[in-house]
Amino acid sequence: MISTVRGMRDILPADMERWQRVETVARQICGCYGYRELRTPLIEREELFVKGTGESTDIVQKEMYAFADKGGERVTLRPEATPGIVRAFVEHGLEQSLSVPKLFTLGPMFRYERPQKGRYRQFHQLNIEVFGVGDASLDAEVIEMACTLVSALGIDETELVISSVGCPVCRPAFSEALLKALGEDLPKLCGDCQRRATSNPLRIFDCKVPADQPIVDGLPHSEDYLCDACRGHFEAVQGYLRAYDQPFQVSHRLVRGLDYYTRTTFEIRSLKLGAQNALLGGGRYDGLVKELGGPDRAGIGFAAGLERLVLALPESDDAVLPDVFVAAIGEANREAAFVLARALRAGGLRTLVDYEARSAKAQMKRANRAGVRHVVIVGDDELARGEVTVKTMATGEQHGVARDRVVDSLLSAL
RNA sequence: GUGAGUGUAGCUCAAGGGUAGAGCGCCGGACUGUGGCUCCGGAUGUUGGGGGUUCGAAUCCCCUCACUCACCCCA
Repeated sequence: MISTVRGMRDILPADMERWQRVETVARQICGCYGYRELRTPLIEREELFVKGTGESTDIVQKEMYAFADKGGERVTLRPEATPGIVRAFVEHGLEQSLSVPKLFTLGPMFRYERPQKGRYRQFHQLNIEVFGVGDASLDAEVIEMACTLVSALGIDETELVISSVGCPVCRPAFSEALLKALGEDLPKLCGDCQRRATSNPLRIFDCKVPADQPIVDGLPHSEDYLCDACRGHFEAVQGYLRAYDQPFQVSHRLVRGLDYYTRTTFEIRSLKLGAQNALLGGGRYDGLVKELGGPDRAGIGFAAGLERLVLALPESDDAVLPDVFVAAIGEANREAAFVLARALRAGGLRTLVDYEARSAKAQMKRANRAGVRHVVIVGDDELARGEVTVKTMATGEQHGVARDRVVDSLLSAL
């Protein structure tokens, strides 16, 4: 048997109900906040992510599905959506054509990682992005919208963590301060941290090695090294969040793995999901549009992991069941049954029929298993009277209905 | 990329060298035109794959693949 490729998975009918719930709520909320949907290709030029996501990130260094196509073009399956959306924003001059440059997209991403709970090589994200607005009120609105999405889905036991990673003006000073504070403790840290010290010192805060914690806990905090502009911005964001009565915690240890973030970053975690607990994460990326060849515009957004939202979704039993089963009694009446089924479907009823001329009993069994509310029985006796029998499964009650009245009768019964 | 655990029927799992099983589900019958409950009957497996040890391997050994969880990283 040929099976799925590693890290890929089928989303089966039994799961689709939950997926559709997530997607429907997501679209509805995006609409309320003024976002317009767009879709960008799954395949982009490799350089888009090298420049956009960042050369030093794990995503670019080891997780991209990158290859040369038959024309020799270096392309890659998108590992994240933001660079593609920025490209589309610039390429189509959306700044001019959209009254508000708020965009969202929904679709698959690809990262070559070792799969585990909540992490797959093909996974799906909801991305929202806003261009051209640098004000802290937008940061707060984006964060508040993310929280609204999560709670609208009925997901509880979550925490919102926010941070500020500063800007190109103040971040170098903070990195330097970190290394200085580390001083001779650096060799005592784990191997990963030693590497981080040279590549991206902020990442040292990501360390989970217990032995490192006393040292990491003693390091300076990013808040204390923000420039005046960044500090003011971060305080304003928090002010708005308080005005929204939106609980949050400030963490100096929240470091996002993408190079382009500036100032505000945030993450919503589920407390009951296991190791891959980030439901959604995002932040501001004020330099990215320009970096990718566009005008110098601010940017902010987040990505929500649909698999993880589905995983965190509360149980519910609102499965969509068919309405009616049309049972033909006897070979001669099958044609009449199919014709009736067409009429029921034209009336908007979810209608099942049997294709294998089974016994009445077998058809009833199927109808019961399918969960229909009513069975329409088409047999010699009722056809002779110009009727069919309608049986209500829940009560077992049944009665004759004129053939040409069945659709209306069932529509009003449901 | 690293580590650990697990692979047996559609699903959940037994059998730890001697003929591959149960429950659930599925199909049929009891009830020749009526579901659920009950009873009876039936189908289904290259025991993940390959190699080895053995008279004999689901079982022991090696390799490989997949899945799961964790590290890493992130949605």
